Amino acid sequence: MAAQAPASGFRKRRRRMKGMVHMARKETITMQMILDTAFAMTREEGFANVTARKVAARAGCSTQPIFRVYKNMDELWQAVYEKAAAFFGDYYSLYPRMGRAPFVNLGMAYIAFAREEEHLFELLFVNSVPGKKSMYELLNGGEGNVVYEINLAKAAGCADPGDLFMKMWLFIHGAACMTLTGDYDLSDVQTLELLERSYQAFASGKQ
Amino acid sequence: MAAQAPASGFRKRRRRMKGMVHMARKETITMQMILDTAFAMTREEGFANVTARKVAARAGCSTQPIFRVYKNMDELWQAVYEKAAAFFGDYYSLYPRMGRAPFVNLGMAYIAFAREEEHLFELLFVNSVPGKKSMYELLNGGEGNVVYEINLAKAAGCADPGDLFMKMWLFIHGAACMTLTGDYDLSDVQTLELLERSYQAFASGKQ
DNA sequence: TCAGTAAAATAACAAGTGTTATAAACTTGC
DNA sequence: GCAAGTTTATAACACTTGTTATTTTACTGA
Repeated sequence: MAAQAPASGFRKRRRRMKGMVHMARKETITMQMILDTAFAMTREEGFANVTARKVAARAGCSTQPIFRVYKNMDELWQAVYEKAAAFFGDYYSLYPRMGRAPFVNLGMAYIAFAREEEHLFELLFVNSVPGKKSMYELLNGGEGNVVYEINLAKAAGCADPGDLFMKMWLFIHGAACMTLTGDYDLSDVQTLELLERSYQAFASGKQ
Repeated sequence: MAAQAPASGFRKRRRRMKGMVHMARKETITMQMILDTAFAMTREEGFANVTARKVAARAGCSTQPIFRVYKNMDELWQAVYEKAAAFFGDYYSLYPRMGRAPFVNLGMAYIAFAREEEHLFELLFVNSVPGKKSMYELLNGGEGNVVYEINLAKAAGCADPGDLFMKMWLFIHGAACMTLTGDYDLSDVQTLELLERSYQAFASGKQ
């Protein structure tokens, strides 16, 4: 029978092979389900609440399936972080473009993200988790968002677009962080005007 | 003898009174020692590491003295928070005045505090602890620091000093927060120049 | 039907948390 | 020295954490 050990002896012990006598039982709780659950919990309750038992309870299973698909919780947390980073990328690419000045659209999306997804924002841009990506890397998001905006500023005649980006971003990041602590609470319209005017102020100043 | 129960019966049971027969044993671990230890740990390792057993270990005692002088850990944490707020007030009042434009001195001290006392900054200005003071309250520090700076701007001919303060502070808070995540790393001299120029940009723009 | 296997549930372990009961050690006034 | 009271240390309780050993359940191919 096919289940017998083959004549050649290269097979490691218990190696799974095609055509074995008995096939695996269908998995009911997939890696995707675990990750989605943990990510949803991060969004709603924050990263610190993503514990093995709480994820299991919300997924409607025991903790065992988690450790079947992830080696340990660190691996799951890392996966949640990656998913959050990708989520921000999607959020930005879908955010309506309201501003005309460089960095303003990116900034509007960033501040709105902080308001609407405070726990994800905290995870990505405030806390210091191991394996953290830099802010620049997260903003660029594989599509060169920052590079695009900097080129926009260059095309608009800005002599030092990198310096301008830094100034704009200090401003924008400050607003986003204050949103979390309740110290900033302007509407999108007010924020848009603020950013546009700040750009003008920074761009027209001496370099 | 004075230890006898007084004729009047208002005394609650076990009420401590002056002139009792036996006086208390001298306390060896004081509330001040516990608080100082917990505060030092917050500075060095962060608020999350202030646990009963760790404080006790560092103070060289068991956990019992902590719960003699504080009802529970929440009370100690609250006291640490208050001490941190006072510490920032002292830090600001002792910080050398480098800038001339309004809000610049306050901002320089704020950014330096974020760099030098990252865990205290996190506790005071980033995290959302229960009983948190507002940023404005912390900055004012009982001495009207913000009010003073706003008057400075008003005296300098600024039409809307409140708006100017908001803009400057978004900028400053952004720099301080990015310091924690490693996304901002300019020297004091560079920061001073940045703040002075930003003030000029904001102040000369249209209101 | 029935092995055989994989997946899941249960239960446990070892650490760590706040908190408290108990007992020992210490100070103090007589 | 002694009795009384305070302070401290020890140990324990109840809970939560990550992780793993063990048992049970469910599926699959023959």
